[in-house]
Amino acid sequence: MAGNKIDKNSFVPPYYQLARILERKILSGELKPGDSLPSETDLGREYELSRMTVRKCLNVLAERGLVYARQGRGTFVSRPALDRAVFTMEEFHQDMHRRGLRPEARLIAARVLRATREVAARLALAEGERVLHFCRLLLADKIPVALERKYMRYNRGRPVLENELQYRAFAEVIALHNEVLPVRSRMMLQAGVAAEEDALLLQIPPGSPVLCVEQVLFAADDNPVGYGFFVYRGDRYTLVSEVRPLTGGD
Amino acid sequence: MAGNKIDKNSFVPPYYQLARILERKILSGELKPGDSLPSETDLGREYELSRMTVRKCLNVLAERGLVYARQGRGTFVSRPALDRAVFTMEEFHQDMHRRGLRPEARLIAARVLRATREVAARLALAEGERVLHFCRLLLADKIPVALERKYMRYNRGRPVLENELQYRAFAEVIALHNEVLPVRSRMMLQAGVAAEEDALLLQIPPGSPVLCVEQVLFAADDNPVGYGFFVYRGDRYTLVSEVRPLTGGD
DNA sequence: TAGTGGTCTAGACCACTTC
DNA sequence: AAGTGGTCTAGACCACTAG
Repeated sequence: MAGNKIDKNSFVPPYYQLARILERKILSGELKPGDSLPSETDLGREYELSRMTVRKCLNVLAERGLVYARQGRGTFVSRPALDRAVFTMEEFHQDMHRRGLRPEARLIAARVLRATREVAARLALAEGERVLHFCRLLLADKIPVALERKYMRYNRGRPVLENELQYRAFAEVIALHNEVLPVRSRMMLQAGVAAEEDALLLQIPPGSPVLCVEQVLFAADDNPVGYGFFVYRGDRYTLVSEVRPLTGGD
Repeated sequence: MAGNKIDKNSFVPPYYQLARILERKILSGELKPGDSLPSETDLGREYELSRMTVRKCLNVLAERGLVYARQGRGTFVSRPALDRAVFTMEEFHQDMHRRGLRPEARLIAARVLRATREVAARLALAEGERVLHFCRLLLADKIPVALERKYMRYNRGRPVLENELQYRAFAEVIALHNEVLPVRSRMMLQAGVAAEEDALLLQIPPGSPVLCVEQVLFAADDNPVGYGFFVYRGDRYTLVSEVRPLTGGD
């Protein structure tokens, strides 16, 4: 009672054809949340595919959250988690490009200053130690969208070159200035309101809503080597989460 | 020059052991961004594994963004995308549980009203058509954290039962009331400030920062069947994105 | 004990890239 | 033409679950 067959002459690989067949059965309600799928062996028999091909197909569906597998028990249709969302925040330039806008960065400030308690805590330094700070304004089609403030250890042996700070990613700046390669990052997103100074740069009224993304970069030895945050204009920046069905015809 | 060997007697499967070996080489800088890895065949020879096992290992690394594969060319070490972040927003109850808080939901209102222009647009209805609306306050350890406002088509044939609205997920409510199973959702996150009414319920001053998450649910036929949003207190809700190295000893 | 998914092998052919 | 990753096969053994 397959109803659907695998076309081995199609350009769409069999594992993907089967994934679309099973996806359709799930989305149409023929297979309901909690139902078990036929075993991998049975699916292989039914669609005349090897077990490894069936597994590749089930992997695709599992990655998309449509099914889950339990060793020794079977593979089951997931309850659709529609109140779950995955928001991906890309690097600013790529992000704006994808949205069809022309990105731009302006260096607002770069200076050595003494670590406040907060900065010191994040960088595992003592309060008052010297840190290198820079601030960049990020624009899209000439309109300010976000502000970046970054802090890192200050390496006295190396001068601060403004044009190094202009366009490079924070991780690159750290690698250049402190000869430590950040390999891991931790980011925290929260809602905030624009401080007076930030509002001025972002050309919004003070108190306007902003998305605040804090960032800590770690080196391979797990020491924090960079701290900073992004402040995104609430009216110009939105994160979208969407799961689309498997694409592509044959 | 392997330096590391696969222990076939370990409980850690070979593909995972190899993934950790390669991850270490990447994080330590032995393999730098842009470098190509040995071919799958060569890795199989070097570590005495079949090609499929090597591929499974490379899949793990690729999923984590450490490497990427290009057909006909090879597999390469990624430039670490440290300004990229993935924020996962779970369903409220699970989320609070994971954070060690006791979640609770209170039904604030449930009524039939006429669709505003915005609601009508999102639900593909005409302005002024009847829609079913409900509002829930979400708490963690008795403290208000978020507010939920939802809108769906009004099915006259079916009464509105308050206890159906109390605890069920929005998708379930839609399935019950309109006999349509939502299968896909689109969510948008942005920063906002609390409106007066919302601020009162959330026990924060009007104008406080909030995270606003808009949600549209679609049925299998791609028609919108539910619209609504969450308003999260900015001081009580933070999203975290973190990539950790491969875990587990042998 | 039987059935399930998890892992692994040793081949094979294909599409794509590079020379 | 040679080398790469992408897919597929037909087996195998294991760990786990259930009756």
